[in-house]
Amino acid sequence: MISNKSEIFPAEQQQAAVYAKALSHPARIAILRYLAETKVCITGDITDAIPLGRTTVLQHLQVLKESELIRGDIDGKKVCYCINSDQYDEMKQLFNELFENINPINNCC
Amino acid sequence: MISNKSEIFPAEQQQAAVYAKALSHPARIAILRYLAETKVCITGDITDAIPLGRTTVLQHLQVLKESELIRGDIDGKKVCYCINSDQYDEMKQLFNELFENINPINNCC
DNA sequence: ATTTCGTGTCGTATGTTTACGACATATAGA
DNA sequence: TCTATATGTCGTAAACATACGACACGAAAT
Repeated sequence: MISNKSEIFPAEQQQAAVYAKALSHPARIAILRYLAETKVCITGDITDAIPLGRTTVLQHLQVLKESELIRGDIDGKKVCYCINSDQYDEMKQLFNELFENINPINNCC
Repeated sequence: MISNKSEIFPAEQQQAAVYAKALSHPARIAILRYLAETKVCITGDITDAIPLGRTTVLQHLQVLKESELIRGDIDGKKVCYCINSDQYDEMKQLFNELFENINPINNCC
């Protein structure tokens, strides 16, 4: 299967899925909110704000980094995580487009 | 860990994560788009519209059903899948709130 | 120079997701 | 009734996610 039909999925859907995946864990949403709230770009003691172990938080940060929704700039001993607003805006726009394109009519059967 | 800190995550974040997870695979986005486009509530030969095996598509439909974004009503031999617009609107609103709450300032370090 | 603190990496256990084939059931039509 | 079609369930393999402890590294402070 998987390749004898219409190939794979449109890039726009793939990208939307990537962003959705980034948001698909409460910890990651919490991290984004935390980064948005703490105006000062705060180090990895995000851990203290999130009810999870340090390694796990780091892992979630990694996932967010992969989706490019956040950046982590080294600053001496500490690391400065923050939301990548360009990418973040792109995500918002993508979702808005998606939501516009998917307009259900409640005529189910 | 996981319970000696601030307990778990707020319900609103949990629910956002549930919806995000539902959207976190291109096939599921494709299914939603397909259901929105084919105004008539069409049976499970959604399979023909999606480049995946029947069982896999069914599985994705199950996931979407669990998030309550879609419904599947039996109609004789066929089954009528369609978007649950109430839930869908709720999701849109939740995401909008989330996006409003997360307002990044580009002052990274 | 040594210690400490903040980071990150590795390994690992457990669970979930994704993908699919094979089997089961049930409705509608020949 | 028998058959075809549409659906759903089961089992399973491979990959990925989640959670965390233990270790390593490097900058800063002592």
